[in-house]
Amino acid sequence: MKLPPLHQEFVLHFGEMGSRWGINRTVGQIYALLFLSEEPLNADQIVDQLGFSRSNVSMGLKELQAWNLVRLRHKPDDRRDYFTTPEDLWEIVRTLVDQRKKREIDPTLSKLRELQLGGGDADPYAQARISELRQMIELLTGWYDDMNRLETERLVQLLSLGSRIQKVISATETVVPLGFGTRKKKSSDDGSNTAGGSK
Amino acid sequence: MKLPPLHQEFVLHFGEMGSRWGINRTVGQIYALLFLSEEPLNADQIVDQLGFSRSNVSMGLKELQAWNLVRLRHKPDDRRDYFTTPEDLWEIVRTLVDQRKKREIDPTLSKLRELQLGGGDADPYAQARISELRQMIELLTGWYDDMNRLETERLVQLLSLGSRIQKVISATETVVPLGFGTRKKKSSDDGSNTAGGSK
DNA sequence: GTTTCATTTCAGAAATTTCTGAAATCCTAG
DNA sequence: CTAGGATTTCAGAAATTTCTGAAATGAAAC
Repeated sequence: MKLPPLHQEFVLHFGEMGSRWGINRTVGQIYALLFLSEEPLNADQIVDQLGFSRSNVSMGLKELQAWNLVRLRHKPDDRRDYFTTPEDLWEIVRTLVDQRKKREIDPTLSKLRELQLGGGDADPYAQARISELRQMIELLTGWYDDMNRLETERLVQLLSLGSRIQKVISATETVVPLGFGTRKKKSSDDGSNTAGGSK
Repeated sequence: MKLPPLHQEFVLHFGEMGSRWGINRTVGQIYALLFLSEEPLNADQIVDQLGFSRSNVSMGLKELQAWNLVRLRHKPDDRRDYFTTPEDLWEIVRTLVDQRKKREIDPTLSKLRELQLGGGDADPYAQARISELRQMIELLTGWYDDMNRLETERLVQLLSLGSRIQKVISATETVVPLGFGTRKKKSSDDGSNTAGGSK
């Protein structure tokens, strides 16, 4: 691996972290390299810089495409594929979270719903526990879907506010007693066990 | 594995998902079993129900304790260790997110800061990219730390509001033109590259 | 102290995942 | 169609992770 020290450290770190992020070392390093590169890179350039086998790089790029984390580019008079990461970091983060949700959360949510439907009446405790878990995940993913629809600028605004948002809400509640802000409705649900047990 | 069908499916699912969640099958299954069990279980009971070796269960429980995901209990006249998961689901979610942040985010944030300090002046693009990434992570983790300080009830309130929070903010801004709600300050920062590029 | 259970450690076996080189496939240009 | 180059596939090798049984450690009861 022949890279400037900064790049080298960054790439190696992403390789190590890869395993914790559900991708492997190769994929992490390829992504890191692309992330730092202003110009799109082709597979052979990646091979040169990271020293993996050609086929391994090919696999890695394929996986990054499956994650939708890289963009394909082409140069005039050159039919090789060139790859980049999106310039906009928010686009990257959104993709990352979407993909992880799809892989790590959605299957479980489906399974929980399925279990609840097919469930007999045995073991009320386990059933309640599963129901509560499902409701919690629904609350969280519902909130996420909602946030995900916001424009980036609005999103940054909210994130910067942090918990100070509380003040805005309570201020609003006293000044303008609207219907939202207090825990209520959420249309219909089985209500078998409330996810928001205040403890 | 001798379990009621509901339990069995749930446990197997958590085992499969385990690998996507950065834990292994054994650990996932043990956790799932404890999650569904009203009564605390000891290691031998887990061995009986899941059919792993005694030592594997011991390792798994140790890992769950390292993640702080199980609680240790004792029964009178019985010196074996019994394990449960917290009754309060929010406590579980908070622990889970905390731990994943600690393992998956914090090391990278440290590394990015370190790279920025030690960085020479070569490759301005890569430097800017790293700085931008660091700022983005700081924004997100800062927001998270903030939210994490809220009581559960407040948290649920905010989550239920979802993006309708926008309305509250804009309403507040027009009615009571406060200082927050508009993007500003965040005390001091290097400002080398703004994380909130609107686009 | 000794006995008796419960738990942990650890080296190697088993299983899984990652990586490679060679061959196959797939363009596009001519 | 054929040639030339780029990319992908795939079977096996290499590396890593998980799992086990046996031995070691620990800790309460006597």
